[in-house]
Amino acid sequence: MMSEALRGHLDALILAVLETEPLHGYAVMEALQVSSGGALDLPTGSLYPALRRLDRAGLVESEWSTVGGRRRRTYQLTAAGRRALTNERTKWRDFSTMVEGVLRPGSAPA
Amino acid sequence: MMSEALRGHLDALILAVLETEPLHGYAVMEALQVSSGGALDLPTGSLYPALRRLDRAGLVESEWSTVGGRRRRTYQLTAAGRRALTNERTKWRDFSTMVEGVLRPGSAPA
DNA sequence: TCCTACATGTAGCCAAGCTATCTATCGTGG
DNA sequence: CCACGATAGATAGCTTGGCTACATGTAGGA
Repeated sequence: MMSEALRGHLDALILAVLETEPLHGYAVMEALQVSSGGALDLPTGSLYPALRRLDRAGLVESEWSTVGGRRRRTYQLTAAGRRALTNERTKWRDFSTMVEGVLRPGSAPA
Repeated sequence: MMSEALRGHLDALILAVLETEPLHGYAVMEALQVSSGGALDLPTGSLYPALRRLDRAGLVESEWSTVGGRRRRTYQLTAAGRRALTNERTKWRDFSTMVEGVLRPGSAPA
């Protein structure tokens, strides 16, 4: 849907929903759906690789558990993850300001 | 710099600077630098392929000329290009609203 | 029994922005 | 005179990361 646009911003979104509490993958998916007002319907083929990427980068850490017979891998932010989130928020603000400025109509010449 | 973040948004930015007047490639580059407040320093390896893409998509059309011994290819928006720009603006607004909503801190639970 | 929701994961595709490189003109400074 | 920076255009090939499609398995309801 907004596939191409998401590039480079997904990590920030995932970190953001993990900020308030640890969540397992599927719950991250649902949290993103809710907090995006239904706009973000992330396929599992995007979500799970992204989580592993964040894991490898040391921004989240995971722990396995079994709830109701189903295996869950629960992720929580590391200290580095929280720092990264702060940084991502700043980068987003800069980026969106930049786009807004260019997209705004009427830098009209003579 | 903001390389990955730009993905999927560059076309909109280019269409935007072409809205007020036709420009040749190099001038598009400069216009983007100015209207982004210096934040966007697009390499030619990004710009020229993007312009050709927009051309193939029928969103701009080009015309060759020679000014001061230098060959210029000047691009201007087509009707479809203007429609696309309007559409891109809407899509950007939706996208940024979505990201803003997810990134905003404090969807805190109990 | 079958379908849906829950839950996790991978292989391989593809688009698009980037680096590096190339060509060529013009003006300026050493 | 020559080197260099700004102007002007272009392409080959790399890389990245989100997506499609697929695979696996449990639980619960129709």
